[in-house]
Amino acid sequence: MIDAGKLMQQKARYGNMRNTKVVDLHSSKVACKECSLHQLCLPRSINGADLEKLDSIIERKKPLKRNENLFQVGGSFNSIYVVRSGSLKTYSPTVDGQEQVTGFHLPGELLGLDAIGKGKHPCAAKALETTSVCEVPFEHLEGLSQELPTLQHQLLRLMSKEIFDDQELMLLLGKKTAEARLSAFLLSISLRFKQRGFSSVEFYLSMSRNDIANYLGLAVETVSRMFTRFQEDGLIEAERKHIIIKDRENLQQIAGMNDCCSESSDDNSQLML
Amino acid sequence: MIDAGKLMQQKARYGNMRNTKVVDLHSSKVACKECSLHQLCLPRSINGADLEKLDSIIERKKPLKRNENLFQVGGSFNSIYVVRSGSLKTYSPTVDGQEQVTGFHLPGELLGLDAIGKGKHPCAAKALETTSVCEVPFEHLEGLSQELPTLQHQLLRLMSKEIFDDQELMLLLGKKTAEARLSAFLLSISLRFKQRGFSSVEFYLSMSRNDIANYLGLAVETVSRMFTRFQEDGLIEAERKHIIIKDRENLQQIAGMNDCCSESSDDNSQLML
DNA sequence: AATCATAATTGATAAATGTCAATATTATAC
DNA sequence: GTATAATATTGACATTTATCAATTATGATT
Repeated sequence: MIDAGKLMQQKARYGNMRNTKVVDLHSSKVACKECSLHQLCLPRSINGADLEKLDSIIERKKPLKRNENLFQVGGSFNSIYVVRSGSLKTYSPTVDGQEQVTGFHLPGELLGLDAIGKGKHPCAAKALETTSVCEVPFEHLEGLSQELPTLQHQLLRLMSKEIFDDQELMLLLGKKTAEARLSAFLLSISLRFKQRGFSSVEFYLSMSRNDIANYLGLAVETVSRMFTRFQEDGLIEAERKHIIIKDRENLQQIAGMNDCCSESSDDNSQLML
Repeated sequence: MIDAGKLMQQKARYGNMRNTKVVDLHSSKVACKECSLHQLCLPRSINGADLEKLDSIIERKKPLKRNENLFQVGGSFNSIYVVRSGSLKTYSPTVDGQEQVTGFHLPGELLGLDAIGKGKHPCAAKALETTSVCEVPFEHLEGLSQELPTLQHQLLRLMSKEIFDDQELMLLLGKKTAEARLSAFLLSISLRFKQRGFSSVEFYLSMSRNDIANYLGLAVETVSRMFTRFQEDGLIEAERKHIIIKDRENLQQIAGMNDCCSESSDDNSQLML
């Protein structure tokens, strides 16, 4: 409809509604304490000196282009990554040559935690758009955690949260209908945008319908039909990747969620570094 | 068929085949270093003195009876638990009053890692049979990890493994047919028994068909039919909970697994404490 | 701007699995 | 041991979602 697609996307991604926050995440030299993800990202209790230590071990890589891989399946595990801007998907190959999308990662979220156990990445990570990340060498992080109890605690918390989230997704995949899955997905994205200071009502999805379907364990056609139905029912407006949540309450009803994706959700400082 | 059901169960559980190992896990006073799970459980690199420290923070609780809860949903998180003998299921309530089984836990496996993040248990744990566990107060464990880098590392590895395993299950739930799910489930149990020194060919399932179905995101009837079909096809013999794997290769084929549940699987020291 | 490739939508049909109902088996309690 | 409840199996049928095929829309390249 509106033609200035790219502009709109940028605006949406960086907040074109209330809660707007001006950020410059693409600059790759920002120190932790100046990073706009700071407040989400750092345990409050880490003080100035410790913060600098943390800062010193982090490497900022040059931005990835769309479809570039951050790491490949089987690649040796050396670092954890934090998304600074943009977004990525993680996916693993399946026996029959397909791929299984295992997650989407927005600014402030971590990648690589599943690789610690075996020392190799069980999944690959690919940028869905221009994306920049912080690289945190794991050995250094472990060493620093040894010195800083708060950091160790935060690290354990984050991994625990990941386990918890995965279990929610298992529930979704195991027990929910197609419409409940898509509804829960949209609400989850909405909440995560909100937590980053962007609009939870209107946003752009960076992933394709295919990726969404794959992630939710559905056929693309089913996802497409559900998008159509949700619009007919006045739950959302969707024009391609541009989504507006019109009736959050009903979406929650359909998703059959306890409350985990409600706007007024809990503490959620799910990020670090 | 054979009437001495309980005896058989005991024999199977504690190993009635080659690989037999004599264990006495029900005794609740065994020190870590004398525990038969020791080799599976401890990082090799923890030495005698450290081992005693570890030992000193562990509490051994009196055994749970079948259907007793180890913890409840929403209960405050204080400890991680390690199964010493028996088995448990973890499950969470869903909105519609159902329950969702999120995992089964055999000797040497951990419970409670998903609660660290929020400080409350997101799921409940119930004994499937007479079961004893070690309780590891989390604060102490964190403190000790601060002193012992190896322990911290092991802890992170374990949590990472849990994340990895959950992702495998997500794949199962999202992309696999009913027969692939059941097949993968049986192979997983088989492998875990093997890792504990029990037979991977013949074993008793401690969970009901209902629990299995719930866990795999299927209807009980479907699971039952699959059991029947697997027997018709000569893949397994199943008399109620007594299972014999007859044709592992075909099961693996059906499960469509890369190799993660093959008998000759990797390092896997997935346990601790 | 035109062309090509990719992604998304829509419809028709088929397959897989869930639901309901009946029966059989096993476990539990008295 | 017998009665009762819980669990498991089997069959008939309904529903959901996948698959296949065709069409439309979008984005990228020249």
